[in-house]
Amino acid sequence: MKTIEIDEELYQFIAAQTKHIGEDASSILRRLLKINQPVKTTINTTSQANNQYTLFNDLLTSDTFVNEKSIINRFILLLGALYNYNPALFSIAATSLHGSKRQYLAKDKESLETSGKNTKPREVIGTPYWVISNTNTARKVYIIESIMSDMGISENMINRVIEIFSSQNK
Amino acid sequence: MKTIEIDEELYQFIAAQTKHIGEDASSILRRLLKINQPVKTTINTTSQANNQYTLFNDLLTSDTFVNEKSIINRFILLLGALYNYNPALFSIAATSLHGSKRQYLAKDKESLETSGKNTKPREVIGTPYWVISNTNTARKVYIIESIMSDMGISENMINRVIEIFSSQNK
DNA sequence: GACGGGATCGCCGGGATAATTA
DNA sequence: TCTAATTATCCCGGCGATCCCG
Repeated sequence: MKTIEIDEELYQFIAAQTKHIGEDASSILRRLLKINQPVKTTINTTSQANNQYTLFNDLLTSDTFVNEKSIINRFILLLGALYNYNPALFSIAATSLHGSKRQYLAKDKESLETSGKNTKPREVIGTPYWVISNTNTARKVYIIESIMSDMGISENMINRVIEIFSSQNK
Repeated sequence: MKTIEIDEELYQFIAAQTKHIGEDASSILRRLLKINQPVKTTINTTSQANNQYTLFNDLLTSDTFVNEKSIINRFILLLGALYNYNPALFSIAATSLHGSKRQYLAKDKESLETSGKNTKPREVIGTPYWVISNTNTARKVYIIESIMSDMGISENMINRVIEIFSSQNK
């Protein structure tokens, strides 16, 4: 369990959403944030695709992402979103991704540092992962592309993301 | 401030939505829960533009502003006007604005102080915000410019403001 | 932490490109 | 040897905050 601090008004707001006596904060928040709704096998592929679309569309059009002009920050933001979209799939994609010597993603800074000479690992915020950052833009795009593809994300979404990065050359 | 306990995964999810270094949990949650979201106005673009013009024109030609010869005071005056013009838009623009280490605007002095070594925060009067003041004029102009641009203020008005600051070199 | 403002200069991060390896 | 793939050096510009000046 983690502890977070919130202001009084927000606390009251959350408390007011209690569905049953003794419901804990995590449960209320999960319901309000609509996360971790058990995705049952009954869900058809269309709704899953819609969900995927909405999730990434939200990020790509968010103030955070749009206002962020640096390539690395967008890169890290996107990796964070990919992880949170599906940690298990992300994990599989991440571990199998590497260059000829360097490991691109790992759960600890050190293993990235020792896999190359000057990898400059960066923390992927909101995630247990670290990424290499000493690469050119082309490779950053390649990393995103590989992960998305390995996670089974639609071609359309992948192309859209690539487009955004490519069009960012100042 | 109230303290609540949430599980690890949920914590990571919330942390992943951080817009900028040092953003507090309340701010993230308020955004996610869409509390205090501005109500969309039906004002058409023409009248909005007129209104915008009048508001800023009034400030820029006011005695307070014109007679104020120090750059910081004008800087703060302008930020105050921007906030009061549209607090919701200002807030979005402010939270996504930062340098490589320092946060430029925040609702509390402390988070500005801890984001750099000697930021010299100043209160933006008539506003819940604080700004960094330990910057050169160019950066102050950049801050104003970014905020105005992110708030969707017209190019003309932005240029006019920049002009005023630039012509103030002694 | 107490003088305040902000120009100047030096550091550091970003990432293109040269170097190296496959 | 030539080319493609990958690494990581190193330059440039952005940013921070020291320090000088009023």
